[in-house]
Amino acid sequence: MAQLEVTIDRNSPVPLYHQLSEQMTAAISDGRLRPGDPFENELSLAERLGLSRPTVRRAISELVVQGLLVRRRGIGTTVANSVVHRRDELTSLHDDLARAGRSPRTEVLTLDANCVDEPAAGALQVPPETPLVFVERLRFAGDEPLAILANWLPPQFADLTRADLESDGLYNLLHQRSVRPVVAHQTIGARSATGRERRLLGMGTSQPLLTMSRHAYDADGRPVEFGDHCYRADLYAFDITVHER
Amino acid sequence: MAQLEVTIDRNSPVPLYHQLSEQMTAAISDGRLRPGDPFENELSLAERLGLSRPTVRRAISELVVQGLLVRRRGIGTTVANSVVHRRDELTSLHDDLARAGRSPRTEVLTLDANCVDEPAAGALQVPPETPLVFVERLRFAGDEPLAILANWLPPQFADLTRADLESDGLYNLLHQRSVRPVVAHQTIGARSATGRERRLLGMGTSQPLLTMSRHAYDADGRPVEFGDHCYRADLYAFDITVHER
DNA sequence: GACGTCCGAATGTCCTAACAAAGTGTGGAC
DNA sequence: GTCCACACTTTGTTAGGACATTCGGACGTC
Repeated sequence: MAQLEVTIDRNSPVPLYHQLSEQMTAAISDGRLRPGDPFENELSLAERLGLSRPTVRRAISELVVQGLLVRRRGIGTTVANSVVHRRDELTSLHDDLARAGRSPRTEVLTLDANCVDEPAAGALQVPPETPLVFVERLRFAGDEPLAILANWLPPQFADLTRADLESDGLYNLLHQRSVRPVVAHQTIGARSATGRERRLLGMGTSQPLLTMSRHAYDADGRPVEFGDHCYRADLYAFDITVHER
Repeated sequence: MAQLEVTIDRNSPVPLYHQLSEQMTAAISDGRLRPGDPFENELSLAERLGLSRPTVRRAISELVVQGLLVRRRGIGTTVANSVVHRRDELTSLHDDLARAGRSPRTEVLTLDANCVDEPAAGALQVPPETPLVFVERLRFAGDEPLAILANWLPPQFADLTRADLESDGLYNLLHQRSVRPVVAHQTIGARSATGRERRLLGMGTSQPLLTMSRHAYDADGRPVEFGDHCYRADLYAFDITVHER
C-alpha cells in the first residue's frame, strides 16, 4: 500500500478536502501513484492525517468524478488506468495554442459595436433590435491562418478595442471584466468553405471547414457570448471526453 | 417559496439522496420549478422531509453539478436559467436516432473476426498481432445513408453476427454482454470524402465529411472499443456541453 | 439622502457516530 | 479435496451537531 505523503495546513483558507485532493491529483499526474496501484483505504488515511472520514471521502470523490480513481465496495480504491480521464473544460483557442507552444496571433477583421443581428440577439436572450458588439477575427497559429472567429457580445462590451482583441484572447478579456462563462453549449459540424473563407485561410478548393457554434453562459445561466467559428480541418480537431450517466 | 411535493420511501433500496434528487430534477424539467425560482433552503427542506441536512445537501449537490441549481452562500439556492445544462452523456448514434424518431437502419458492410490491425490493437492495448473483431456498418436515418461506422473490438466479441449488428446498436450489444463503456475520448474533425465513401453515402463531390474517432473504456479504464466514424456533414452535427474547471 | 455598521439567514466546512452492503478469503463440514 | 457458510475488510449511506463565511437588508449616524 503506497503511503502518500501529504501535508495538511489547518490554518489555510483552502478547505482541507481540497488540499488533500490536490495533492492526490499531483501524486497521480507526476507518477508517484501509478495506474492500477491500490490506494490507501479511507479509514487508515483519515487516521494517519488526523482528518475525519467524510473529509477524506470528499477528497477522494473529487478524483473519482474526474475518473482518476476507481472505488469498489468491499475491495478498495485504486488508481484508474492510464487514460486521460479528465472532464471537458471550457477552454479558449487562444490559450490552447499558447499552451501548445504555437504562438497565437490575432488579426481583427471586423469590430462593430452597433450590430443588429436577430439570430445573435436571440442567442443572447435580448430584444431583436438590441445593438450588439460583433467581433470577427482571423486567428493564426505561428504563421499559418487557422480559424475565422465570429462572436457576438452584449452591449456592455462596446468599449472593446482592436488592440485589446489582438493582444489577448476573448475569454481573457471577459475575465478581466469579471464575466465568467462557466458552461457552453457547442455544436460541431463541417461544411465547404466560401470563397472569402478560402482566401482568408489560404485553403485549396476541395478542403473542408470544421465549424463550431457556441452559446456560453455564466453561473446564473445568463448568456454572455455567442460565437460562430470555422477552422481549417487539416490543422484543427476537437478533443472531447464524454461520460456515461 | 415553492414547497416541492416529495415522497421518500425509506424501504426502497434507492438511496434517500437519490430519491430526492430525482424528484427535484423531474420538478424542474416538467416546469413545476421554473428558472430563477428560489429553492426551499436546506434546513427547512431537511426538517420537512424528516431527512438530515447532509442528505438533503447531497441531493442538491447532484443538481448543482448538472447545472440545474445554483447555490449562493448567504443568499440561498435558485433554479438555474433555462439553458440545457446537462453534462455530456456517452450515447450511441443508434439510440440518438431512435429517440429523435428517425428510424435507424443498419447495413453491415464488413464483419471480420480475425482482423489484425496495429493501430487498433494499440488503441485497445493488446499485442499488435492480436486478431480483433472488425465491424464496418452503413447507418441510415430513414431512407438516407448517414454515416459509415468502423469499429474494432477485443477478441471476446468474435461471436457477434451480422443479424445482431443489423437489429441493434453496438452499444446495446455490448451492454447485453455486461460490457459497459463509461468514458470515451473522442476526436472530431473533418475531411473530404474518398470515392468509396461518396458512393456509399450518396454524396456530391464537394461535400465534406465529419469524422469522429473514439476510444471507449469501462469503469476500470480497460479499453472496450475503438471506432472510426464518418458522417455526412449536411445531415449530422455533434452537440456538446462543456464546463469550466 | 448617503454611507457605514450590525445582524440574521443561508450555505460551506468539519467532526463523530453508526449501520448497511458487497466482495474476499478463511475455516470447517463433508 | 471440495464446497459452503461465516467473518472481516472496505466502501456506501444516513444522522446530528458545531462553527465559519458570506450576502443582503435594516438600522442608525452624519
